[in-house]
Amino acid sequence: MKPPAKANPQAKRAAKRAVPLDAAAPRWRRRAAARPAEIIDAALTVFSARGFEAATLDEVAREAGISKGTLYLYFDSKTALFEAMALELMQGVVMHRLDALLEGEAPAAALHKLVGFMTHVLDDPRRVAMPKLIIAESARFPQLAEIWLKTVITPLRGRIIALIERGIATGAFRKVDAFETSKLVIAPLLVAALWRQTFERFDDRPSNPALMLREHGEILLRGLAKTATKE
Amino acid sequence: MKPPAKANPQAKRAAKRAVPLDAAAPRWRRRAAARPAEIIDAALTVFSARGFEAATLDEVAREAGISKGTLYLYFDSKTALFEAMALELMQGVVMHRLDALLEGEAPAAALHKLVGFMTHVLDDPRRVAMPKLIIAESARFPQLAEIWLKTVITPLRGRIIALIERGIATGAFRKVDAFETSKLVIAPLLVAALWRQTFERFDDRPSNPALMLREHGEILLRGLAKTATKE
Amino acid sequence: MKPPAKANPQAKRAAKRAVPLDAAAPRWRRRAAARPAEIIDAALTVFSARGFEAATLDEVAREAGISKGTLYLYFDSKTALFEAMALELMQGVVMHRLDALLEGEAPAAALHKLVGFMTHVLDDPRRVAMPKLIIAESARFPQLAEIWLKTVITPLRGRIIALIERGIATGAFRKVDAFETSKLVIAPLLVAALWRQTFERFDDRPSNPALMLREHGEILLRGLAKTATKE
Amino acid sequence: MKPPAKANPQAKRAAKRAVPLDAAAPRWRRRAAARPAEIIDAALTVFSARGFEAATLDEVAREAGISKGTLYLYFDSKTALFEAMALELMQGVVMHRLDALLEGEAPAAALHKLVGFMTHVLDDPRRVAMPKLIIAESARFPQLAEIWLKTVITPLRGRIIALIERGIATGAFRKVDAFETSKLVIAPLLVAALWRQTFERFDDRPSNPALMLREHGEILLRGLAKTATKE
DNA sequence: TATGAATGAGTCTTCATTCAT
DNA sequence: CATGAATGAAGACTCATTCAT
Repeated sequence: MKPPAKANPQAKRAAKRAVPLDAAAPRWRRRAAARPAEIIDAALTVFSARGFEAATLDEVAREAGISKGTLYLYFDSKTALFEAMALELMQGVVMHRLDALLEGEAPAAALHKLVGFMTHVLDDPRRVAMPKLIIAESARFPQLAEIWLKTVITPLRGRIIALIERGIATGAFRKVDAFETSKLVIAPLLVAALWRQTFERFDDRPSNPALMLREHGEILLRGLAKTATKE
Repeated sequence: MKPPAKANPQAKRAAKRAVPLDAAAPRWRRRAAARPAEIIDAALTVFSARGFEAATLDEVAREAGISKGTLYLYFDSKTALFEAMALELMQGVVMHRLDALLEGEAPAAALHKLVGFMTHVLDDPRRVAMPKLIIAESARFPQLAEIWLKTVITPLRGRIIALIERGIATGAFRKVDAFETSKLVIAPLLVAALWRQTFERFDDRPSNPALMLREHGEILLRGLAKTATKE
Repeated sequence: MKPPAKANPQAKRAAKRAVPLDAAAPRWRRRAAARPAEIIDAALTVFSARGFEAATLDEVAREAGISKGTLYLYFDSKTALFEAMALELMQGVVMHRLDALLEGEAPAAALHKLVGFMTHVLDDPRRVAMPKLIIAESARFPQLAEIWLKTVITPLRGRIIALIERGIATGAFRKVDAFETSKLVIAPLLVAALWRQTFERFDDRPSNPALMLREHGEILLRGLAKTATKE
Repeated sequence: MKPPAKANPQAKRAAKRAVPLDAAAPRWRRRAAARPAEIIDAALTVFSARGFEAATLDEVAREAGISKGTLYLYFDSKTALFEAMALELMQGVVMHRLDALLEGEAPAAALHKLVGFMTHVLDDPRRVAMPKLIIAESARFPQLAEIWLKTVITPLRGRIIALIERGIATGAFRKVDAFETSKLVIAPLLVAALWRQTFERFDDRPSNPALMLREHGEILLRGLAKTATKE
């Protein structure tokens, strides 16, 4: 995937005005200028609603409150804008907090906390939008699926696998295929995110993802528990 | 959603099966009878691979081995073709077989059989393609999501809810929210279908949906069992 | 203008069946087979209603109750059909009857009869359709305008000019430019034909072409009369 | 019929007229202000020559010296362009001048002046083009016929009817049907306009519309006069 | 002779991208 | 930096014409 293109052309300008003091300015505050972020917001809105092909840059520009030509000052092409937007969205997903959360917990308790953590994820509309976007555009942007897999799914799954294997090792969990089971842990989260974007409005009963995830945690814990081994 | 204009369905099929006596009779009249199905096959291939917008009718025609104009003899528009294709795909999903399968089974056994049934669904490439198509095109074709919900998801979910409630009533299952839990039963099936189409090829470990579903069934049964599932 | 193309392919057939007796059959009954005439009727209907470009052969075929392919058994192309139809329509316009009508009449009486004759022309829907068709398609079929001018307008105008000049010579009419005046004689007929096809339906008062032409004749006669010469 | 989307009318016109001082100022901003009018001019040329259906936007664009896409910046569709063009052409027809001309004249003199006025109309090539366009496209654009009838024909006819009735009332004219006669007054004008566009070039004698209309006026006046028009 | 399925050239229309101002 | 007019390549759709049956 190409880098976000010339996404910060204002950088040079800033440098011109910059007094030495700025040298120490926080590095992480890249693209401080509001424009690119505004455009990316608009892009998320439009691309999510229409899909990549059906979205028009006219609409993105209108949504961002700028002219179509201005888009090209910040992004090389429609494709570059989409990629920048998608990458931007994936940035936020950090494992650190999760690691801190699970640190030192017993497997069962950790699993429980993990499922609780998922509920929060569903509250962030930008993060909820990702799965649908990635799935819908996987034909044209396979890199997105790949990057998301590598940066989001695999690390998360890694933690879950480790957790399950630790549980098996400590005798808390019965013997299961940790790899496949890890996907079962995540599946309801994915489905909840997709459901909300696609089917929710047509369903006669409103869904209650928090309750669903609570049931999920409960079933998981009981389903994995060693004691339950029959036969 | 208008049905496709299937021109003279299969008027000449009989001639095709006819005994040698017919040898002197006119051979078969073009491919007219088979055409709509061939086109829908091609459409599924192309729409699945590219999405509705990015797919071109040129490509569909090439895939079907016909000219662009011929498409319009059978379908009124690109949209009509897509809809016809999607509806065609949903036709096959029948609940009868499932009902027969679950008939008279105890809740736990029925749940087990149901999960086993899911494994078969994943073997039908046309059925596997549906979720992704519906999710990807839900912005442009919300009817698809609605129809799929009403004709596939809701009936299936209904069976599961009934099954869970029966289990609770008979004391086999502990008290859970049957509605939310029913979604948990289905979630891994959906995720497996989407996974195969989107992420599978990038994953370093091949997935094993059959094994996953087996674990799913096991966890579900144990997770729902009333006591700590001893017997 | 190309000849009506192979507009009578059935002719040969007929010849085959024909007994010598037929040799004496009326010559003028060309294209006795019904098909071409039916097609031309349909063509007139559709071309008149839609114009040459907007008319589709599908519609002509449907109107004629035959298949599109059959059209090509009788006419080489859409263009050929249109031309054949237009020529066919012009055939009917014969001056003989008019000449017989005016024979031996005094100029004033002849002019009066001529205007009365125009009223009849307006009763033939096929003849009324011609001016509009010719005018509308004059860009694509300038030959039509030319042929119509030569076979219909010029002869008619010639009679009128002769009539006027005779009137002037005999002292019945005052001295006018016979050529330009001849057009004034015809103008109301043309306008009446066009009016009926184009504006009639939007007008709040129904038009009364017969009355109009009667007034026309009266004004003409009085307007041309010698006695009226003032100064 | 939506009006054309005339983009920023003539914002920069002022700059164009500016004195040399402006020489260093930005030259003029494209042709934006003039564009719609240029396009309509080109459209008139092409639509008149070919008719609506046969005209291609490629040709209109070429005629206007712009690209095909640019057309769509100013007009929503081929249809919209045609309608805008036709409406534009009808704008110019004002009755005011005619009313001023006829004001206070005796019926006979007014009629004479009116016929003289018609001669001027024939000098405006854009106005001459209208009848043919309207007649040729009346099938696809019946509104044009309706609008033309209401905004051009009916008002004009109204004046003529009033004039004739006044003449009858004052004893200058004999008793005629004013409604039908009014059409006789206009007919030669219409025919002259149509003639020039359709038949003129094939006629062996050039037509002389001015002379024709003069004869028309003379015949009309004499034909309507009460007595045998002696004075 | 008659059919109608098939074709593909031709048109309208959209929209990402460029560039003069 | 910002604009928005202009472009032209690409795609959906139509329809005259052909041809196997």
